[in-house]
Amino acid sequence: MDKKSAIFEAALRLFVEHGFHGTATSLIAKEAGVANGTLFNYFPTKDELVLGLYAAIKQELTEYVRIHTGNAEDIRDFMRSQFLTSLFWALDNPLKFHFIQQFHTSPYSSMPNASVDAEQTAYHTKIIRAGIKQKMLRNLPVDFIISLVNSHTFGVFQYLQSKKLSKAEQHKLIETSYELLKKMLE
Amino acid sequence: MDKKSAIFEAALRLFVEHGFHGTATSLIAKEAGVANGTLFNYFPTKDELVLGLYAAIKQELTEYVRIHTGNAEDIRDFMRSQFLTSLFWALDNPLKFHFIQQFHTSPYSSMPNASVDAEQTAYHTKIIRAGIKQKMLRNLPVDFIISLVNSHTFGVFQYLQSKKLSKAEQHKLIETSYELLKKMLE
DNA sequence: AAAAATTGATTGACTAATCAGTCATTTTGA
DNA sequence: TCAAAATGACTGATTAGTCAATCAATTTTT
Repeated sequence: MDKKSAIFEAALRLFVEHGFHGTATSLIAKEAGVANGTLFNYFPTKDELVLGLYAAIKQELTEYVRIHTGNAEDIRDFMRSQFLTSLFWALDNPLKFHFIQQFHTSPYSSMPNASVDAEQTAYHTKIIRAGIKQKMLRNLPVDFIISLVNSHTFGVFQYLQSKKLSKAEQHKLIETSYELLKKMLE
Repeated sequence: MDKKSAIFEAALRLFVEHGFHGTATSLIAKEAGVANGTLFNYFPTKDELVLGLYAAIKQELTEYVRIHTGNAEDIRDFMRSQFLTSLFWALDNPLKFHFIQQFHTSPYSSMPNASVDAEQTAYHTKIIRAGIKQKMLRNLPVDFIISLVNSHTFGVFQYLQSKKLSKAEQHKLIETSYELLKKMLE
Protein backbone atom coordinates (compact mmCIF):
# COMPACT_ATOMS: atom_id res chain seq x y z
CA MET A 1 0.00 0.00 0.00
CA ASP A 2 1.03 3.51 -0.83
CA LYS A 3 2.55 5.03 2.28
CA LYS A 4 0.96 8.41 1.81
CA SER A 5 -2.45 6.77 1.62
CA ALA A 6 -1.67 4.69 4.70
CA ILE A 7 -0.81 7.86 6.61
CA PHE A 8 -4.01 9.55 5.43
CA GLU A 9 -6.06 6.55 6.44
CA ALA A 10 -4.62 6.33 9.93
CA ALA A 11 -4.77 10.08 10.41
CA LEU A 12 -8.42 10.21 9.40
CA ARG A 13 -9.40 7.51 11.85
CA LEU A 14 -7.39 8.96 14.72
CA PHE A 15 -8.37 12.59 14.11
CA VAL A 16 -12.06 11.68 14.21
CA GLU A 17 -11.52 9.59 17.34
CA HIS A 18 -9.22 11.91 19.32
CA GLY A 19 -9.32 15.28 17.59
CA PHE A 20 -6.55 17.06 15.71
CA HIS A 21 -4.27 18.15 18.55
CA GLY A 22 -5.33 15.11 20.55
CA THR A 23 -3.62 12.82 18.06
CA ALA A 24 0.17 12.49 18.19
CA THR A 25 2.04 12.29 14.91
CA SER A 26 3.99 9.36 16.33
CA LEU A 27 0.74 7.45 16.82
CA ILE A 28 -0.37 8.20 13.26
CA ALA A 29 2.93 6.86 11.95
CA LYS A 30 2.66 3.74 14.08
CA GLU A 31 -0.91 2.99 13.01
CA ALA A 32 0.03 3.60 9.40
CA GLY A 33 2.83 1.04 9.73
CA VAL A 34 5.41 3.65 8.92
CA ALA A 35 8.39 5.08 10.75
CA ASN A 36 8.08 8.35 12.59
CA GLY A 37 10.37 10.22 10.27
CA THR A 38 8.66 8.93 7.14
CA LEU A 39 5.55 10.86 8.00
CA PHE A 40 7.60 14.04 7.93
CA ASN A 41 9.01 13.17 4.54
CA TYR A 42 5.48 13.31 3.15
CA PHE A 43 4.19 16.16 5.32
CA PRO A 44 6.78 18.64 6.62
CA THR A 45 4.45 19.71 9.43
CA LYS A 46 1.42 18.33 11.21
CA ASP A 47 -0.65 21.26 9.96
CA GLU A 48 0.15 20.35 6.38
CA LEU A 49 -1.00 16.80 7.08
CA VAL A 50 -4.34 18.07 8.39
CA LEU A 51 -4.83 20.50 5.51
CA GLY A 52 -3.68 17.92 2.98
CA LEU A 53 -6.09 15.34 4.34
CA TYR A 54 -8.96 17.82 4.15
CA ALA A 55 -8.10 18.76 0.57
CA ALA A 56 -7.86 15.10 -0.46
CA ILE A 57 -11.19 14.17 1.08
CA LYS A 58 -12.93 17.21 -0.32
CA GLN A 59 -11.60 16.42 -3.76
CA GLU A 60 -12.70 12.81 -3.46
CA LEU A 61 -16.24 13.91 -2.63
CA THR A 62 -16.33 16.42 -5.46
CA GLU A 63 -15.00 13.84 -7.90
CA TYR A 64 -17.52 11.24 -6.76
CA VAL A 65 -20.43 13.64 -7.16
CA ARG A 66 -19.16 14.77 -10.53
CA ILE A 67 -18.93 11.21 -11.84
CA HIS A 68 -22.18 9.91 -10.39
CA THR A 69 -24.29 12.92 -11.25
CA GLY A 70 -25.97 12.03 -14.48
CA ASN A 71 -25.15 14.76 -16.92
CA ALA A 72 -28.76 15.86 -16.67
CA GLU A 73 -29.73 18.72 -18.90
CA ASP A 74 -32.60 19.70 -16.66
CA ILE A 75 -31.35 21.87 -13.83
CA ARG A 76 -33.88 20.47 -11.43
CA ASP A 77 -32.73 16.90 -12.08
CA PHE A 78 -29.18 18.08 -11.81
CA MET A 79 -29.64 19.69 -8.39
CA ARG A 80 -31.56 16.69 -7.13
CA SER A 81 -28.81 14.38 -8.26
CA GLN A 82 -26.12 16.52 -6.62
CA PHE A 83 -27.92 16.42 -3.29
CA LEU A 84 -28.69 12.71 -3.31
CA THR A 85 -25.23 11.71 -4.49
CA SER A 86 -23.54 13.76 -1.79
CA LEU A 87 -25.57 12.01 0.86
CA PHE A 88 -24.94 8.57 -0.59
CA TRP A 89 -21.24 9.27 -0.49
CA ALA A 90 -21.51 10.50 3.09
CA LEU A 91 -23.24 7.27 4.11
CA ASP A 92 -20.53 5.21 2.48
CA ASN A 93 -17.78 7.35 3.98
CA PRO A 94 -19.04 8.41 7.39
CA LEU A 95 -15.58 9.01 8.82
CA LYS A 96 -14.62 11.27 5.96
CA PHE A 97 -17.84 13.20 6.10
CA HIS A 98 -17.49 13.58 9.84
CA PHE A 99 -13.96 14.79 9.37
CA ILE A 100 -15.15 17.50 7.00
CA GLN A 101 -17.58 18.76 9.64
CA GLN A 102 -14.93 18.56 12.35
CA PHE A 103 -12.59 20.56 10.14
CA HIS A 104 -15.17 23.23 9.39
CA THR A 105 -15.90 23.96 13.05
CA SER A 106 -12.21 23.88 13.95
CA PRO A 107 -9.63 26.68 13.89
CA TYR A 108 -8.03 25.06 10.84
CA SER A 109 -10.85 26.22 8.60
CA SER A 110 -9.70 29.81 9.04
CA MET A 111 -6.09 29.02 8.27
CA PRO A 112 -4.40 30.23 5.10
CA ASN A 113 -5.34 27.10 3.16
CA ALA A 114 -7.95 29.22 1.44
CA SER A 115 -9.35 28.70 -2.01
CA VAL A 116 -9.51 24.92 -1.63
CA ASP A 117 -13.28 25.27 -1.64
CA ALA A 118 -13.33 28.42 -3.72
CA GLU A 119 -13.87 26.88 -7.13
CA GLN A 120 -16.45 24.51 -5.77
CA THR A 121 -18.38 27.43 -4.30
CA ALA A 122 -18.12 29.25 -7.61
CA TYR A 123 -19.54 26.18 -9.31
CA HIS A 124 -22.44 25.93 -6.88
CA THR A 125 -23.12 29.62 -7.24
CA LYS A 126 -23.51 29.20 -10.98
CA ILE A 127 -26.01 26.39 -10.58
CA ILE A 128 -28.05 28.24 -7.98
CA ARG A 129 -28.18 31.40 -10.04
CA ALA A 130 -29.53 29.36 -12.92
CA GLY A 131 -32.08 27.76 -10.60
CA ILE A 132 -33.27 31.16 -9.41
CA LYS A 133 -33.50 32.47 -12.95
CA GLN A 134 -35.69 29.53 -13.92
CA LYS A 135 -37.93 30.15 -10.90
CA MET A 136 -37.03 26.78 -9.43
CA LEU A 137 -35.49 28.44 -6.44
CA ARG A 138 -36.81 31.30 -4.39
CA ASN A 139 -34.91 34.53 -4.91
CA LEU A 140 -32.68 34.50 -1.86
CA PRO A 141 -29.00 35.41 -1.45
CA VAL A 142 -26.98 32.66 -3.11
CA ASP A 143 -24.64 32.22 -0.13
CA PHE A 144 -27.67 31.85 2.08
CA ILE A 145 -29.03 29.03 -0.06
CA ILE A 146 -25.65 27.30 -0.05
CA SER A 147 -25.50 27.51 3.74
CA LEU A 148 -28.98 26.06 4.06
CA VAL A 149 -28.32 23.20 1.67
CA ASN A 150 -25.06 22.30 3.38
CA SER A 151 -26.54 22.37 6.85
CA HIS A 152 -29.57 20.42 5.69
CA THR A 153 -27.30 17.74 4.25
CA PHE A 154 -25.41 17.61 7.50
CA GLY A 155 -28.62 17.33 9.53
CA VAL A 156 -29.88 14.42 7.48
CA PHE A 157 -26.51 12.71 7.73
CA GLN A 158 -26.41 13.09 11.50
CA TYR A 159 -29.87 11.61 11.85
CA LEU A 160 -29.02 8.69 9.61
CA GLN A 161 -25.85 8.02 11.58
CA SER A 162 -27.71 7.96 14.87
CA LYS A 163 -30.28 5.42 13.66
CA LYS A 164 -29.82 1.86 12.52
CA LEU A 165 -31.80 1.79 9.31
CA SER A 166 -31.70 -0.58 6.38
CA LYS A 167 -30.30 0.65 3.10
CA ALA A 168 -33.84 0.85 1.72
CA GLU A 169 -35.07 2.92 4.66
CA GLN A 170 -32.05 5.16 4.37
CA HIS A 171 -32.68 5.84 0.71
CA LYS A 172 -36.35 6.48 1.39
CA LEU A 173 -35.44 9.06 4.00
CA ILE A 174 -32.90 10.71 1.77
CA GLU A 175 -35.57 11.04 -0.91
CA THR A 176 -37.90 12.58 1.65
CA SER A 177 -35.23 14.97 2.83
CA TYR A 178 -34.75 16.15 -0.73
CA GLU A 179 -38.47 16.76 -1.06
CA LEU A 180 -38.33 18.83 2.09
CA LEU A 181 -35.37 20.82 0.84
CA LYS A 182 -37.05 21.47 -2.50
CA LYS A 183 -40.24 22.58 -0.79
CA MET A 184 -38.33 24.93 1.45
CA LEU A 185 -36.42 26.63 -1.33
CA GLU A 186 -38.94 26.86 -4.14
CA MET B 1 -15.05 38.61 39.38
CA ASP B 2 -15.81 35.07 40.28
CA LYS B 3 -12.74 32.97 39.48
CA LYS B 4 -14.70 30.07 38.06
CA SER B 5 -16.43 32.45 35.66
CA ALA B 6 -13.10 34.00 34.73
CA ILE B 7 -11.73 30.57 33.89
CA PHE B 8 -14.83 29.73 31.85
CA GLU B 9 -14.56 32.98 29.95
CA ALA B 10 -10.90 32.55 29.06
CA ALA B 11 -11.37 28.89 28.21
CA LEU B 12 -14.28 29.66 25.88
CA ARG B 13 -12.31 32.26 23.98
CA LEU B 14 -9.17 30.13 23.71
CA PHE B 15 -10.95 26.88 22.85
CA VAL B 16 -12.76 28.54 19.97
CA GLU B 17 -9.53 30.14 18.79
CA HIS B 18 -7.12 27.22 19.18
CA GLY B 19 -9.26 24.14 19.71
CA PHE B 20 -9.57 21.98 22.82
CA HIS B 21 -6.26 20.17 22.84
CA GLY B 22 -4.61 23.14 21.19
CA THR B 23 -5.16 25.25 24.27
CA ALA B 24 -2.84 24.73 27.25
CA THR B 25 -4.38 24.84 30.70
CA SER B 26 -1.53 27.12 31.78
CA LEU B 27 -2.61 29.64 29.14
CA ILE B 28 -6.21 29.49 30.26
CA ALA B 29 -5.14 30.19 33.84
CA LYS B 30 -2.95 33.06 32.73
CA GLU B 31 -5.67 34.68 30.62
CA ALA B 32 -8.15 34.23 33.45
CA GLY B 33 -5.79 36.08 35.80
CA VAL B 34 -5.54 33.06 38.02
CA ALA B 35 -2.73 30.83 39.18
CA ASN B 36 -2.06 27.58 37.42
CA GLY B 37 -3.02 25.48 40.41
CA THR B 38 -6.23 27.38 41.02
CA LEU B 39 -7.66 26.10 37.76
CA PHE B 40 -7.23 22.57 39.03
CA ASN B 41 -8.96 23.39 42.28
CA TYR B 42 -12.08 24.20 40.28
CA PHE B 43 -11.66 21.52 37.61
CA PRO B 44 -9.67 18.43 38.62
CA THR B 45 -8.92 17.64 34.96
CA LYS B 46 -8.95 19.48 31.67
CA ASP B 47 -11.72 17.20 30.44
CA GLU B 48 -13.93 18.26 33.31
CA LEU B 49 -13.31 21.88 32.38
CA VAL B 50 -14.42 21.25 28.80
CA LEU B 51 -17.49 19.28 29.84
CA GLY B 52 -18.33 21.80 32.56
CA LEU B 53 -18.09 24.69 30.12
CA TYR B 54 -20.37 22.93 27.66
CA ALA B 55 -22.93 22.18 30.34
CA ALA B 56 -22.89 25.79 31.57
CA ILE B 57 -23.32 27.26 28.10
CA LYS B 58 -26.05 24.83 27.16
CA GLN B 59 -27.93 25.65 30.34
CA GLU B 60 -27.54 29.37 29.69
CA LEU B 61 -29.08 28.99 26.25
CA THR B 62 -31.93 26.85 27.54
CA GLU B 63 -32.62 29.32 30.33
CA TYR B 64 -32.57 32.28 27.95
CA VAL B 65 -35.00 30.63 25.57
CA ARG B 66 -37.26 29.60 28.44
CA ILE B 67 -37.44 33.14 29.81
CA HIS B 68 -37.81 34.96 26.51
CA THR B 69 -40.29 32.60 24.94
CA GLY B 70 -43.65 34.20 25.51
CA ASN B 71 -45.72 31.65 27.33
CA ALA B 72 -47.74 31.34 24.18
CA GLU B 73 -50.69 29.03 24.37
CA ASP B 74 -50.71 28.47 20.65
CA ILE B 75 -48.20 25.78 19.76
CA ARG B 76 -47.36 27.43 16.47
CA ASP B 77 -46.50 30.72 18.20
CA PHE B 78 -44.54 28.77 20.74
CA MET B 79 -42.43 26.94 18.20
CA ARG B 80 -41.83 30.12 16.27
CA SER B 81 -40.71 31.89 19.40
CA GLN B 82 -38.37 29.06 20.35
CA PHE B 83 -36.67 29.17 16.97
CA LEU B 84 -36.33 32.94 16.80
CA THR B 85 -35.15 33.28 20.37
CA SER B 86 -32.47 30.64 19.91
CA LEU B 87 -31.10 32.50 16.92
CA PHE B 88 -31.17 35.86 18.68
CA TRP B 89 -29.19 34.35 21.50
CA ALA B 90 -26.73 32.85 19.04
CA LEU B 91 -26.20 36.25 17.44
CA ASP B 92 -25.56 37.84 20.81
CA ASN B 93 -23.27 35.01 21.87
CA PRO B 94 -21.44 33.90 18.75
CA LEU B 95 -18.47 32.43 20.63
CA LYS B 96 -20.72 30.32 22.81
CA PHE B 97 -22.81 29.13 19.91
CA HIS B 98 -19.70 28.30 17.96
CA PHE B 99 -18.35 26.41 20.94
CA ILE B 100 -21.50 24.29 21.05
CA GLN B 101 -20.99 23.31 17.42
CA GLN B 102 -17.31 22.66 17.99
CA PHE B 103 -18.18 20.44 20.91
CA HIS B 104 -20.79 18.48 18.99
CA THR B 105 -18.42 17.56 16.18
CA SER B 106 -15.60 16.75 18.61
CA PRO B 107 -14.78 13.49 20.37
CA TYR B 108 -16.00 15.02 23.65
CA SER B 109 -19.63 14.70 22.58
CA SER B 110 -19.37 10.93 22.82
CA MET B 111 -17.79 11.00 26.27
CA PRO B 112 -19.63 9.77 29.36
CA ASN B 113 -21.07 13.21 30.06
CA ALA B 114 -24.36 11.92 28.72
CA SER B 115 -27.81 13.06 29.59
CA VAL B 116 -26.84 16.73 29.77
CA ASP B 117 -29.07 17.24 26.76
CA ALA B 118 -31.45 14.42 27.60
CA GLU B 119 -34.17 16.41 29.33
CA GLN B 120 -34.00 19.12 26.73
CA THR B 121 -34.51 16.56 23.99
CA ALA B 122 -37.42 15.11 25.94
CA TYR B 123 -38.93 18.58 26.12
CA HIS B 124 -38.53 19.19 22.40
CA THR B 125 -39.98 15.78 21.67
CA LYS B 126 -43.13 16.68 23.58
CA ILE B 127 -43.59 19.91 21.65
CA ILE B 128 -43.02 18.28 18.28
CA ARG B 129 -45.42 15.45 19.02
CA ALA B 130 -48.07 18.03 19.84
CA GLY B 131 -47.27 19.88 16.60
CA ILE B 132 -47.68 16.73 14.59
CA LYS B 133 -50.95 15.88 16.32
CA GLN B 134 -52.33 19.32 15.44
CA LYS B 135 -51.26 18.87 11.81
CA MET B 136 -48.84 21.78 12.04
CA LEU B 137 -45.95 19.50 11.36
CA ARG B 138 -45.65 16.76 8.80
CA ASN B 139 -45.68 13.29 10.27
CA LEU B 140 -41.97 12.51 10.31
CA PRO B 141 -39.80 10.81 12.92
CA VAL B 142 -39.44 13.22 15.82
CA ASP B 143 -35.67 12.82 16.02
CA PHE B 144 -35.47 13.59 12.33
CA ILE B 145 -37.35 16.85 12.79
CA ILE B 146 -35.11 17.79 15.69
CA SER B 147 -32.01 17.15 13.59
CA LEU B 148 -33.37 19.26 10.76
CA VAL B 149 -34.33 22.17 13.00
CA ASN B 150 -30.96 22.15 14.73
CA SER B 151 -28.99 22.03 11.51
CA HIS B 152 -31.20 24.68 9.96
CA THR B 153 -30.53 26.95 12.91
CA PHE B 154 -26.84 26.32 12.54
CA GLY B 155 -26.92 27.06 8.83
CA VAL B 156 -28.67 30.39 9.33
CA PHE B 157 -26.22 31.30 12.07
CA GLN B 158 -23.22 30.51 9.91
CA TYR B 159 -24.55 32.63 7.10
CA LEU B 160 -25.27 35.55 9.41
CA GLN B 161 -21.78 35.29 10.87
CA SER B 162 -20.16 35.38 7.46
CA LYS B 163 -22.01 38.54 6.41
CA LYS B 164 -21.93 42.01 7.84
CA LEU B 165 -25.61 42.85 8.12
CA SER B 166 -27.42 45.45 10.17
CA LYS B 167 -29.54 44.31 13.09
CA ALA B 168 -32.65 45.01 11.02
CA GLU B 169 -31.40 42.96 8.09
CA GLN B 170 -30.42 40.16 10.43
CA HIS B 171 -33.87 40.03 11.99
CA LYS B 172 -35.47 40.11 8.58
CA LEU B 173 -33.40 37.14 7.47
CA ILE B 174 -34.16 35.24 10.64
CA GLU B 175 -37.86 35.79 10.03
CA THR B 176 -37.42 34.52 6.49
CA SER B 177 -35.49 31.50 7.68
CA TYR B 178 -38.34 30.64 10.01
CA GLU B 179 -40.80 30.88 7.14
CA LEU B 180 -38.60 28.50 5.19
CA LEU B 181 -38.40 26.07 8.08
CA LYS B 182 -42.15 26.16 8.57
CA LYS B 183 -42.79 25.58 4.92
CA MET B 184 -40.40 22.65 4.87
CA LEU B 185 -41.95 20.90 7.84
CA GLU B 186 -45.66 21.50 7.40
C1' DA C 1 -10.00 44.51 72.27
C1' DA C 2 -5.67 42.48 70.96
C1' DA C 3 -3.28 38.37 69.96
C1' DA C 4 -3.12 33.78 68.54
C1' DA C 5 -4.89 29.94 66.12
C1' DT C 6 -7.51 27.83 62.49
C1' DT C 7 -9.30 27.56 58.16
C1' DG C 8 -9.74 27.09 53.21
C1' DA C 9 -8.61 29.36 49.04
C1' DT C 10 -4.69 30.58 46.23
C1' DT C 11 -0.20 30.33 44.51
C1' DG C 12 3.66 29.15 41.20
C1' DA C 13 7.72 26.37 41.01
C1' DC C 14 8.13 21.82 39.84
C1' DT C 15 7.89 17.01 37.44
C1' DA C 16 7.12 13.13 34.66
C1' DA C 17 5.29 12.41 30.41
C1' DT C 18 4.46 13.60 25.83
C1' DC C 19 4.91 16.28 21.81
C1' DA C 20 6.43 17.84 16.93
C1' DG C 21 10.15 17.76 14.36
C1' DT C 22 15.45 16.43 13.23
C1' DC C 23 19.11 13.81 11.42
C1' DA C 24 22.77 10.39 10.91
C1' DT C 25 22.31 5.95 9.26
C1' DT C 26 20.42 2.02 6.69
C1' DT C 27 17.59 -0.02 3.08
C1' DT C 28 15.67 -0.10 -1.38
C1' DG C 29 15.38 -0.37 -6.19
C1' DA C 30 16.65 1.14 -10.72
C1' DT D 1 26.61 1.94 -7.91
C1' DC D 2 24.18 5.46 -6.11
C1' DA D 3 20.31 8.54 -5.32
C1' DA D 4 16.05 8.47 -3.18
C1' DA D 5 13.20 6.60 0.36
C1' DA D 6 12.77 4.98 4.87
C1' DT D 7 14.20 4.46 9.48
C1' DG D 8 14.05 5.23 14.65
C1' DA D 9 16.78 7.11 18.25
C1' DC D 10 17.04 11.57 19.71
C1' DT D 11 16.02 16.57 21.30
C1' DG D 12 14.28 20.84 23.01
C1' DA D 13 9.96 22.51 24.01
C1' DT D 14 5.55 22.00 26.00
C1' DT D 15 2.06 19.64 28.49
C1' DA D 16 -1.35 18.25 32.33
C1' DG D 17 -1.30 17.86 36.79
C1' DT D 18 1.10 18.10 41.81
C1' DC D 19 2.21 20.03 46.14
C1' DA D 20 4.46 22.50 49.81
C1' DA D 21 4.21 27.18 50.99
C1' DT D 22 1.60 31.56 51.46
C1' DC D 23 -2.16 34.47 52.15
C1' DA D 24 -6.48 36.62 53.84
C1' DA D 25 -10.32 36.14 56.48
C1' DT D 26 -12.60 34.39 60.33
C1' DT D 27 -12.82 32.25 64.98
C1' DT D 28 -10.97 31.38 69.42
C1' DT D 29 -8.36 32.51 73.27
C1' DT D 30 -6.31 35.71 76.46
